[in-house]
Amino acid sequence: MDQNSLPPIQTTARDDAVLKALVGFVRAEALQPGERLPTERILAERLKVSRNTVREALTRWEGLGLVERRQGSGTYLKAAVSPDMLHMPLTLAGGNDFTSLMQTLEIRRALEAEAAALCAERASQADIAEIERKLDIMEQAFRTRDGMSSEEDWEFHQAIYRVSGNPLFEQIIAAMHELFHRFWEHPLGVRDFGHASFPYHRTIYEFIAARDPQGARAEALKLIATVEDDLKRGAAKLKLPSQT
Amino acid sequence: MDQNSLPPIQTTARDDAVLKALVGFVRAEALQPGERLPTERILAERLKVSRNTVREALTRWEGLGLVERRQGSGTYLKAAVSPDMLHMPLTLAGGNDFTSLMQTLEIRRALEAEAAALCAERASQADIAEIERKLDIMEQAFRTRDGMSSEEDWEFHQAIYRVSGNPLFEQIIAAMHELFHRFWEHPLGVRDFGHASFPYHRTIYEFIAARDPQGARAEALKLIATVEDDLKRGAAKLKLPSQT
DNA sequence: GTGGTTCAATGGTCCAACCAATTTCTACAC
DNA sequence: GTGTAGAAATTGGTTGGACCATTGAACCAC
Repeated sequence: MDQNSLPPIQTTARDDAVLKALVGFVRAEALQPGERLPTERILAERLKVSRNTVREALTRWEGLGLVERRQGSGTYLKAAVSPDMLHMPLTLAGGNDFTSLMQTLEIRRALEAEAAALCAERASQADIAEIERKLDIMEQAFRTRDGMSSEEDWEFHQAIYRVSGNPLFEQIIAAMHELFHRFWEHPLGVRDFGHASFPYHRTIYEFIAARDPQGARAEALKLIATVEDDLKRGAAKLKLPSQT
Repeated sequence: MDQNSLPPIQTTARDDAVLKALVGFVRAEALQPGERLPTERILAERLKVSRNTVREALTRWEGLGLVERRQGSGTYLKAAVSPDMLHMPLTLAGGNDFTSLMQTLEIRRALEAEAAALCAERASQADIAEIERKLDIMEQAFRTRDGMSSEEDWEFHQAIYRVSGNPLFEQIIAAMHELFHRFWEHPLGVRDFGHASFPYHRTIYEFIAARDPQGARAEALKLIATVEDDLKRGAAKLKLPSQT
């Protein structure tokens, strides 16, 4: 017998019901990321549940990054929602040492290369134009400030992930990116970090524009290699412990 | 100016503080997964916060899968915790359709190839022997039951991830794996699923044993390609909707 | 304009009670 | 003694109401 044919009954699931109703509301109102949800008090009143229950539900969504709460202001949608979303919370036993940073780079190397290749395969003309726009902005910032800018650099990469057509790339790499920068900026603070990676942004773009997946993949690998080199040199200079 | 030099100050962070204290408690008491945490009322009293605040904190942990709450029984630890955990909530819009499964496979393709290559680089003789042992078990199961066995197959792959020296591979791929199988077994239930991937397990092993990263990478890609083919055929056969 | 002040709205926290599921204890039948 | 049904205690789930802290807009003095 298929045990799925007899699922356990749900006698109470108040906050789940709240979230379900909220999904319906967001879709009915066609709320976009950035827009504000109804206040907790209004939700509680409309759904006939206590405000605490509403808060527990919103806490769950906040934990999933679907929503952002700002005291005194309101609760804002952060991402698109759909009835059959699938949540996959992943907790990594972190560590702020050299080894951990290298490990995030190994993951990023694999994903970055694949995303660049898929992007080259699937990019439309409009996509290519958008990526070029982000590239120009990044290069402009580089020349103005004579150095890599995390912000514009990240925007460029995100554009590639989006064009790859697979949102998981952006989500996973964003987590790696956050972990990486949390420990890079402050403890190391190497001034010319990322400088060597600069030229590869344009070459990646060119292979994408040429619809050459293998070329784009190769350039992405070169880019990550320069970051790995920077990290190794920075670690050596600062005698970063190699183990926590 | 480096905008990171003026981070926003944190005036209140009650539930974060609760979770931090809880991490400390778990480590101090050396709690193992499966053991019970103090009751919400006791936590509220000891930490001098209201039970609501404790509940918000626990709700967050529950959403991350770190903890399980059972009404009338208690709150139980589900996974190891550490002070510097990184949380990566992945949200896949679209749930159980063909597109989502293909997206998990794209991620897995990138990571599987990289892990196999790193494994071939770094494997010691003992590691190789361990992988071969897992391979033998898997092949034995295959012959006995005349078909792929998820269990033994997964063990083989996990051995490779571990030898790669980067625990992130196992954690991320495990999340993909779980998602994939949750929807594979039941709605599709193709009997000979994975059959085509069988021979590549041994070839991957052989390249690893030969310390040939590029060869191992290539074989891993072939293996994933067979799974993608299976998925496409299964989806076509069952007319699985390609979009929600 | 510029910089304060006030004030309403909103999320954050607290309390005290009660509900619902679970576990434990207890009394009773045998 | 043993087993079982029922009562009691424990624990997470929910409620309603209150107050605090932050935000943002409107307003005011200069």
